[in-house]
Amino acid sequence: MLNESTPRARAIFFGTPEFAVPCLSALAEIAQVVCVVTQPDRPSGRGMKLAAPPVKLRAQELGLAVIQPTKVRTPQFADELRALQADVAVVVAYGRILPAAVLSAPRLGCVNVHASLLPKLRGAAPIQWSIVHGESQTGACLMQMDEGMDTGPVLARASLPIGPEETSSELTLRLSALGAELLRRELPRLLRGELCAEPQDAAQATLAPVLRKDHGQVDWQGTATQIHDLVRGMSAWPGAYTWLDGTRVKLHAVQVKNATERLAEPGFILCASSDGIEVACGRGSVLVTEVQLEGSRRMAAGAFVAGHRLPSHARFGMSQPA
RNA sequence: CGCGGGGUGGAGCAGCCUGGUAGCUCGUCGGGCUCAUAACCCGAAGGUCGUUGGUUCAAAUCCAGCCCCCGCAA
Repeated sequence: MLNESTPRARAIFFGTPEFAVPCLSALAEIAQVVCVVTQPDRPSGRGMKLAAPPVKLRAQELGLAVIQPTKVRTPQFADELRALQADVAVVVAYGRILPAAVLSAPRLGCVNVHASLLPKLRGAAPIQWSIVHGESQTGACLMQMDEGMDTGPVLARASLPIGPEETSSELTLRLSALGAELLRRELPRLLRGELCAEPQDAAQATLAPVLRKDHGQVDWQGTATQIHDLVRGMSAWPGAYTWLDGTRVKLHAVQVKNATERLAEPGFILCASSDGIEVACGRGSVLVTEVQLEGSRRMAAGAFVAGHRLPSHARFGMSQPA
């Protein structure tokens, strides 16, 4: 498997979440990973216990050196990376913008695996936004990094259809695998100098900004399809939510029930049965099939209906009551 | 010690504050109805009230510990 005629390339890996783990595994097969850079352990979860990033755990399994700098814009950090005499660095969902001094530290610079078909959906959350925007296709790119946010020239790409009912959680898994596959196939070619970088057409660029909690709030004025896309796209974090009688309700799964007709004031509950809760949208209606109340576990909407009698005037709210 | 909610027939909930007969909706099973379709009516089966201990004549209910689930926050 190893090519004896060429020594193994020396590589640095930057990455943090679960999404990046398959790429780390792939890189470890291709090259000698001389250092893994990941975000510091942070308090997280209930109880605020310190948790290690998934990439760190995988790196430790592989017996790789791990560093977790708190700042990447320091001369010391760039010096440290240069001292590693790496051929290339692979960056996958690291979570920080890297300065020029870091990008130029490896001989061939830094390459990034990005989960969109660039120049579309530059930014931190391309997978989620691809679904929220109702796209039917997405993919992964291997890109030569520059100082901009996902603006570097593209070295290789692979595409993937998005299923009509697919959620971000599901698509993330598939793109994570696709990205690793792309890296495994194309990085050796890059190291041999066989890839040429194709500049992005900036005029075609769109943005996929980092998600905030309130991106998950359902706007019932939207069409049934838009709401369905939002619920799929915001899964599993931050989750789509709405308000009912002063409490927050997460919507884990909805179906488009009616795509076109204006049935009632947006947010009104048209029908609540063991099948779920049908809600009027700006255009059409959705059938909510899985919900979760504050402090409660997620449950089928039919179960929710059995235990919470909804008054006939019940409606989902557009915003938190005062 | 970040803040908070919860564990009650198969599912979802009420009851707990103010201790004393196990309640509601759904489901299941049997029967009726076909007028009301987010259909309806009658009947039945099914519960060590998470767990251990304490208080009490009496604990789902009050007190303490433990286990488990979840929301917020990050």
